[in-house]
Amino acid sequence: MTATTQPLAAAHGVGRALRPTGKVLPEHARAHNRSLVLAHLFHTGHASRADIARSTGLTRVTVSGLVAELIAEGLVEELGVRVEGKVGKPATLVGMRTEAFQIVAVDLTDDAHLRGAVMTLVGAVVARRSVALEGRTGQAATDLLESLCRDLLAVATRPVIGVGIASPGVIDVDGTVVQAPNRGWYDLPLAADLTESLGVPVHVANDANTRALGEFTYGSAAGSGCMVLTIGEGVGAGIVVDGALVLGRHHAAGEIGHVTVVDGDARDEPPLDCACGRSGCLETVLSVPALRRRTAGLSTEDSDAALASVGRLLGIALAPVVSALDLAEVLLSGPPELLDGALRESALATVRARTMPVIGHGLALRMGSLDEDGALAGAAVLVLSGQLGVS
Amino acid sequence: MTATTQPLAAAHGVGRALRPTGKVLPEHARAHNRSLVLAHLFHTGHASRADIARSTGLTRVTVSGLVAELIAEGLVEELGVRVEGKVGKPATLVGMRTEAFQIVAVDLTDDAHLRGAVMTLVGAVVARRSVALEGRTGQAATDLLESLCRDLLAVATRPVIGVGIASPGVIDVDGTVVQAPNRGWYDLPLAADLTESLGVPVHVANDANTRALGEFTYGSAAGSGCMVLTIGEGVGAGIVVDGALVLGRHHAAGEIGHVTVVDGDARDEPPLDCACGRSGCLETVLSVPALRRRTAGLSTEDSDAALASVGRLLGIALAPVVSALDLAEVLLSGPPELLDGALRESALATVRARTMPVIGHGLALRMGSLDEDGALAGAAVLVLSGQLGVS
DNA sequence: TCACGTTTGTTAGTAGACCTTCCTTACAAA
DNA sequence: TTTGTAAGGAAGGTCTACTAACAAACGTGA
Repeated sequence: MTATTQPLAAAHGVGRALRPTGKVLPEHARAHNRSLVLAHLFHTGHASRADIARSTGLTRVTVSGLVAELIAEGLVEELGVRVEGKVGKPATLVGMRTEAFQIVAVDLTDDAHLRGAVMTLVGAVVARRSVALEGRTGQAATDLLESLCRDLLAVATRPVIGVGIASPGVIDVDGTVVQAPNRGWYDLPLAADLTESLGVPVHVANDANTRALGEFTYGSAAGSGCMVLTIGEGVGAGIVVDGALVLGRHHAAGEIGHVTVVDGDARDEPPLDCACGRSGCLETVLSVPALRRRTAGLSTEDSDAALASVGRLLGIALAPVVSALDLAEVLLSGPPELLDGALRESALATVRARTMPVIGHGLALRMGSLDEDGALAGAAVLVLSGQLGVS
Repeated sequence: MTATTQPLAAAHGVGRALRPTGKVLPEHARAHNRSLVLAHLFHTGHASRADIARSTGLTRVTVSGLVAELIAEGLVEELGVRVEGKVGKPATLVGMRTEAFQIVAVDLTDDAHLRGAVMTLVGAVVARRSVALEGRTGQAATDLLESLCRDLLAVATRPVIGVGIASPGVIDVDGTVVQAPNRGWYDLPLAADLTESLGVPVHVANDANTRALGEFTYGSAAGSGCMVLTIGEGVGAGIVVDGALVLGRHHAAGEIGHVTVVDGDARDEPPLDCACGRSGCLETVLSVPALRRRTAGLSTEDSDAALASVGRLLGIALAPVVSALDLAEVLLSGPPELLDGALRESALATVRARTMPVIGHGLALRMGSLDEDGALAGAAVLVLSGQLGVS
């Protein structure tokens, strides 16, 4: 038993805030509760004011007030009386007017084309437009993107509540593109610039993160912890942990494509050079071009063996991440003929073999439930979340 | 250019909430702002009401009200007039009464002893107590813990605002021990039970997570993303991402000790059997006993080589995690004579070699700045955070 | 058939929280 | 002594959500 009086830090001025916090005003509380009501209607489809009151914990009076405000803005409408015969006064249902507004979403994942769509608030595609990039970068690429957005805004048949853009590269929370080498964008405040020029709120986020958002909101991703691995020209990931997207120190979280997975001293295969200047990166074996090269001309059996060996490498890289974050799911997004077979099974078996049973046993590793529109859907979620607080 | 009308989900009832949200009342806003004021005083040491108003964004009137409330509760006191001569009425400084209250912290990391301390609000140890566990588990261990807490509460010279406990095992957000095999605890509502029997608020969290909190608040950990790797009998980790502790699906995040790092086909060393029933786990090479066995009787040179080879294995396991989360720092907590040398340098070099330059280059991998009291300090932070909203 | 209980949604009044505006106090500089 | 600046507090207003009470609408059971 000893007693010391040495403090762990000076008597004053210790530490720093765990989470950047700001003041909260009553009006912020109201905005939060308003989003709560709207989100409930978004997720359940329709409900009575009393239903909403019960599930949010607010009183019927407060909910009535919020619903009235939402109806006045045109976001919500009364749907008539509930038909189910129960005792008491029948409820008048209200629902979100998901067809009354539209969202413009753009996916910049592809190096050759800008793909965009007009969507309803529930993610249904109303119209599509795409333009060839034809090698444009920098300002020329920005101009082309802006004109695509204008086209889409013109095609929309309802008021557009915002534009969502999924872009490759490192993008901060304000929608500034810190760097996107393939587009020649560096420190470009894309969201702010387009919001200014288009006159509509614009939200921009990384394409892998966006895809994770899309899977999460419209797909089947688990909220308690999941990772969406996007496999295309490159390999990227978006990670949702404890219900929130992981951003990282440089907003570069999920950049898992350039982790070394093939060592120089490996017996079975030599490391391949990577575009990043190093060699043996995950991208050199798992990207779609790499997988196609690897399986080209092989018999089904040999092809499966090749895919399984890539799956094993993926599993080795995933195991520490899955363990450290206690993830519930890993979703793969990309060509199913390459991914959804020997590769996926081998990766899952590898992760299970290399992690604690409690972690690996319940883990799901499967294909994402959205197709190539995943990034578009996620871009729409950016707008829903940013403009309406719904997600 | 095509147009489809197929929705990504049914017109109603899509998705689920991104983050579990609840209603926010004006009184919650006040509690938040109160914590904001207190946290400012905790971090800066002392300030005038006007200073606080400027840095929080609240008005002087509101801050005065909150400060008056805090003074009435005895948490804050006036410190006299600021001496620096500037124009205008001199400011009366206020500060948190960090010596007026105490915290009881207990560290259950050790398998043989329960270690506890009475601490001030800034983490200075006022008194220590420890008791030998002597093999007790289950209810006997709980009883011993409770009596240690009572001893510490009796030793405290000031009112105790709460008890913080750092325990090994899987622990949920309510302080229920889901499982802690070494203590024989399963589904034990430890925080609730002790709060009831001691009559003081009790907070319980995993010891690795707690240590991360301690490093974060009193130490030098980076808030934007860091991982504190605790190396003792076993290997565990606490991870702070985007300013919040990662919990994971089963509240088992950070359980990185049982990731396989030694393969069966490795040329240089065979995988060792692990207590978890598998083999080749990180813990079989990185735990303190394993490191001591490995370096016992070796010359300095050979010992460094052995430690470097373990560091390389650690680096291989860390690289995917660092990349996926874009971590700024990895801190090691454990015996410096084993960790802070060839092992650390080799691990850092390995991580840098196996990740993108933008990720690995700025990464710091160093020893935690707190010693063996790290878990105690973190337990104190649990109380500060839970009772006062300060962290 | 009809009183009764149940449920819904609204109106009225209350309490809390913050803001803006204005005032007093206190000091330094001219 | 005058002037300008800054701190702190008091008064009044706005916003938010709550409780209490009530009317409307419906099923149920005597």
